[in-house]
Amino acid sequence: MRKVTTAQTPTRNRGSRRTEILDAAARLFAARGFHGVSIEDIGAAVGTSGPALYRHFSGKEALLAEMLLDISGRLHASAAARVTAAPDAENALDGLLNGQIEFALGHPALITVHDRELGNVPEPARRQIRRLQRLYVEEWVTVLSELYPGCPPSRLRAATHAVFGLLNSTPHSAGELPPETMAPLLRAMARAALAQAGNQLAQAGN
Amino acid sequence: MRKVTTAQTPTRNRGSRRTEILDAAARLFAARGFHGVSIEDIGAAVGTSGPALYRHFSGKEALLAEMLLDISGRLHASAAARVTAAPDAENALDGLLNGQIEFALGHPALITVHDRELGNVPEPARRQIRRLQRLYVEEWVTVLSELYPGCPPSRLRAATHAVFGLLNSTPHSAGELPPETMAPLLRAMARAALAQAGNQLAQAGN
DNA sequence: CGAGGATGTTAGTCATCATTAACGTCACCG
DNA sequence: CGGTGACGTTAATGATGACTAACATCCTCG
Repeated sequence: MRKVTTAQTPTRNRGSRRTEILDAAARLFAARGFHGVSIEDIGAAVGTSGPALYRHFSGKEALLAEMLLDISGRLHASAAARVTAAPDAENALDGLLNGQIEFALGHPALITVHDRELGNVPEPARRQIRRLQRLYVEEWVTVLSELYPGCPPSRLRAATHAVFGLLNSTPHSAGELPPETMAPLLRAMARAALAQAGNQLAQAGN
Repeated sequence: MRKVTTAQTPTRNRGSRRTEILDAAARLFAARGFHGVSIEDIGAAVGTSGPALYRHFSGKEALLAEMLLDISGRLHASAAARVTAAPDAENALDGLLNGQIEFALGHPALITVHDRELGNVPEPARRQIRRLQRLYVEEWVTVLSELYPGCPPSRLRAATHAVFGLLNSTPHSAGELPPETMAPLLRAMARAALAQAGNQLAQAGN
């Protein structure tokens, strides 16, 4: 059947095939979970069949590992860059929020896979991913600590995780609102939630 | 080996075994995903081995279906009860928040499974679960509409999903803070986020 | 006591799946 | 041309896993 493989994509060289596979796999993993997707499925999604993937990845787990490593790496790098570029903590937080929101709205499948499939990554890589995730969280906690001194870091860490949950909810509420509307809404909600968490004043009953 | 099966739990009758199995399965599904858990695994978790489960459930998918149906049913029922019992919208929202927070903190595994595994439920049951989920969301939207008239329902729906994400983040930030501290924090953050979403005043740039 | 029902157990059976083997094709480089 | 490397293909192979069968226990009720 199809033998125009190269004709369709002239000079499709470079790891373009790799990333194409990673993209397709991310969508499938997000939809059906790591164990719910077969190598055949992934192959089919990129037009080849099954074992062809072993030309690009050493195995299914390795593929997942590379995917998660890439995601957590990008998140952390972007965060670090935005924070150091910001003139003050206030702007740094804006940068962090914008970065996470762009990512969540732009790559819902990656976000989904990122916080569901860590458990399926084999040990060597898993540690590294965890490290990047931790660094990413600490980026937030540092900025928030500056913004809300007097608030214990453990509380800020919990608040950060909660805000991630809020921002990453996008994949679930798919299509409820157009992205141009969703982004500002999420930003406003996250800011309000963080401010509330940071100012533990008047933490009365109820 | 073990033959004291009944001696250990005298009159353990009634569906106690069923729920015991459902609990164990929920924990496993939450940790490794539906396809990452075998019938053998579930059996082992309740002290029996493998095929014994077919005495209680017609199959793996049926087990999942019953689990999700139970969860969404409980969430919706609790919400409906709290809302009709509340004297006004303000208190109704409190009830909804408390209900969701109690559930999220008390049954993290159930929450996790609930918003990950719907895709693995076979069709007859899936529709019903969706219906309950929709009703649950509408319970929130109705209350919020009363609290923030003038705010379009689609926006409130999106905000509701976002708040679910925030509240359900608990399983991820496991152990960061003790539940007695976490609950008020989540409540405060959710309230602030919702208020911000409801009052679309001053929705300036950035 | 004896039938019935509830609940388990251990050996299949049959699919599905990850991974490997063995074997093209084709572009490019010498 | 000849060969090398990138990429694919179609058959194994070997596990694992859901589900079924055939066969106990043992409690309970008559």
